[in-house]
This record gives sequence, C-alpha cells and structure tokens, in this order.
Amino acid sequence: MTTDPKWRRRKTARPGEIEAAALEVFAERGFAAAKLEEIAERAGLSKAAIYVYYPNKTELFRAVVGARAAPDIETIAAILETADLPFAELARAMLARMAEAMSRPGLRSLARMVIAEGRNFPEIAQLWHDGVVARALAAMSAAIARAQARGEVRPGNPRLMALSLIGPMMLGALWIEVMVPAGGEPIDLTALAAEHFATVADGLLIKDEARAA
Amino acid sequence: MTTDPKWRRRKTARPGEIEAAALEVFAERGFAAAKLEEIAERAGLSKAAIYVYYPNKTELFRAVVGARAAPDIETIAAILETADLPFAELARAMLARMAEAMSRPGLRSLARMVIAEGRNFPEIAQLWHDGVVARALAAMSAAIARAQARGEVRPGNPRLMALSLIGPMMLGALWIEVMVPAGGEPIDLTALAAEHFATVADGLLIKDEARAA
DNA sequence: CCAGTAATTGACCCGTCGGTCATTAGCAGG
DNA sequence: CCTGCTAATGACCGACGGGTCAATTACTGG
Repeated sequence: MTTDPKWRRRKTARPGEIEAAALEVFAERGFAAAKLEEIAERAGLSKAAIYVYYPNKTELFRAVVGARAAPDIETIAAILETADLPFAELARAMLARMAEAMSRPGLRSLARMVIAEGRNFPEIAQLWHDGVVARALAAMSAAIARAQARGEVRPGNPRLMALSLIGPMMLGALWIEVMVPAGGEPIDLTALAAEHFATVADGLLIKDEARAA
Repeated sequence: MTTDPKWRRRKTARPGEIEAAALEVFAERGFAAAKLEEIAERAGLSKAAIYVYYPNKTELFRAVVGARAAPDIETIAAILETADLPFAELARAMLARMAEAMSRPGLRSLARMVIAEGRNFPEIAQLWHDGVVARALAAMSAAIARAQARGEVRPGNPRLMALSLIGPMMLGALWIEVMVPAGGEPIDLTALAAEHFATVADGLLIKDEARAA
C-alpha cells in the first residue's frame, strides 16, 4: 500500500489558506485572544509552518487586514463616480451596494476588528483610514458637492451629509456583529437601506405643503 | 517625626477608584491586553488588593461595563418620553443630547469596548443590549410610532427609522475613537447632529415643489 | 496604650502562548 | 532510483501575566 504522506509541500497555496484561517480566528477572538495554534489547525498545518511565511503574529495580522481592505470599496467608489446620474439614484445604488457588502460576514467582521484593535495597532487604523474609509468618504463628499452644484441637494457640509448617509448602514452592520449574537432582534440591511434612502431623500416629517395639495 | 504610613485602609473608597482606573486601561488596551498591574498602579494600590474587591479580571470588567451603562441612556429616554412635543423638537433634542454624551470620552470609549469585546463576552453584550441599546431603540421607535399616529411622520418601519436617526451619531463617535488617533480629520459631533437633523427633517434633496413657489 | 482585626502587600506559582530550532520527510532534477 | 534541497514538523524555551498566600502594617475598640 502506498501510504498517504503526513503532509504536503505546497508553498504557493499556503499563504492564502493561512490568511483565510487567520481572518476567521482574529474575527472570532480578537487579536490578543487569537491563538496561532488554532489558526494553524484551521489552515491545516503546524504552528511552526506559519513562521515560514510570516515573521510574527503582528505581521500576519497586518497581512490579513491589509489584503482584504480595498475590493468592496472600489465598487462603491465606482458607483459614486458614475457622474451625472441623478443624486437620488446614486444614493440609492450606493446604499443598496453597502447593504449587500455588509450582509456578508467578511467585510463586516473586518470592520469590527478595525474598530476593536485600532487603538492597539495605529498602523492598521491608518491603513484602513487611508485606503478605505477616507477614500469612500471623500468620494461620497465629492458626489454630494457635485449634486449641490447642480441644485439637486440642499446646501450644507458635504462631509457631514456623507456621514448621515452611511452611518445607519454601519450601525446596522455592527448590530448584526455584536447584538444579534447576544440575543438582539436581527436587522434586514436591505430593508434598512431602503428605509434610510427614503429618509435621506424626503425626510421623516410630513410636509405642510402636502396638505395644500 | 511621625512617618507617613506606606498605605492607607480605605475599604469604601477603593472600588470606585479601581473601576475608574480599570475603565481607563480597558478602554486603552482592550480586555485581553489590559494588565491588572497597570490598573493597580493607576488606582494607587497593589495588584493583590484588587482581589479583595473583585474575584477575577472578568468580574472586574463586568463591574466596569455594567456600572456605567445606564445613566446617560436614562436622560435620552426621558427626552423621548416627553410626550406631545412635536416630533421634530424631540428628534432635535435627542440628537443634541447624544452629540453631547458622545463628545465626552466616557460613554464613547465604553461603546467601542462593547463592540470590541462583545464577541468574547456574550454576557457583556447582552447586558448592554438589554440595559442600554434595546431600551434606547425601543423608546425611540415608540416615539416615532406615536408621531406617525399623529400624522407628523411618514409611514414606515419605526425601528429602521430609529436606526437612521442614531446611526450617524454612532459612526461619528467611532470615528473619533478609531480614526482620529490614526490621523483622520476630526468631526464636530454637534455640527453633525445639526446637519443630520436637517436631513432627517426635510431630506437632502431639493423638492420640485420648491420651484413652484 | 495595647491587643485584635482586617486591609494591603511583595514574593511567588504556574499555565499559556508566541517564538525557535534541530530533525524529518516530501519532492524535483539528474 | 537516489540525492540534495527545503517545506514542514514536534518538542522545547522563556516571558508574561493572572491569580495566591503568608507576612506586614494600618487602624479600632476597649
């Protein structure tokens, strides 16, 4: 009988598998409480083998968080730069896309991790700030400013308006991450996006002018 | 010469001091990375003395998070239950109060901690859910539902509307906690509250009816 | 002033986990 | 087939930090 080898040499495949496992464990336990042994186990190799690919735990963390930062953001930025769609359509599409992105656990738990570990890893926070959040915010502010120039959006600070737009989606995502496991009522992010879009478009209040009609 | 004693017996004063120091350290480092030695140092006693008042680190954490949960929320809930103020005034006052509460680091960093450690401490998340977040959300949903019944607010899911209201303030608070230390542009929460109120009241879009005037 | 009590401490213990290293074993090239 | 390279391992180390305990010292009541 040809016995199965105890392990395989798979130099190119390893890093991806390690990072995937690490993302899981870091997301579940947080940086400090995550054990390399557990990451190794889930990645299907030994703890020592991790050190072939990453010099230490911190660097592995950096690789995990840094790698998966950009992709979803690009899509959102692309939507916002679709110039000359009416702002209402832009906003609706953006909120829908964000609901979608935050419905999958990947980006969502990553966001929670950045919030959780940002203080202890200033460079991680900076990486996300520069590469993800600030860019998204800037793209959105720019879109709002353009819409203001076209007379579609009322005057006001575009940056603060951008926060008004994305705040509820972030809160929804964090609710799912933190409160639902603790017994909180689930939230349908798509429904939230729709409801919030209605509010952003027309406000919550019923206008007096409506009575005049 | 009457020599100063090396230490004092201050049984009643200790718990408060320990919890204050613990809040600081937990907020700075996170639960796992917080060292009891450092908490002891800042509280002005020895590590061993902490164990007179708390059986272990986890229990201390529980005490810290549990204790400071309620007070600010009560104020906000009280505002929302001021029945029969016009909803617009209710919302404006609530947002202003929230901006104020989140401008101080206490509640703000506590919120970040709950997000950070909620997964590892389900009971903490549950404590906050039951005692703080769910109650605030319920009070707000109720206020919105009442306003809908009076015809002040458009139809729609009150719970999702409540998330629309508070989302941006939470995001602002987290921005200050996480991104500003990493070089992010600061945010004036009071200005954010005002801008967001304007959006919630009337929306971002300039109405066509306005042209008719 | 003098016990007796209990708050407080410093030194210690020990489990855990990040990180290292000599050794093993898969595999490619001749 | 076998030989050399190196991916991969298991056993180990050392530091760090949570938690304990006997000894110490501030008080309190008589």
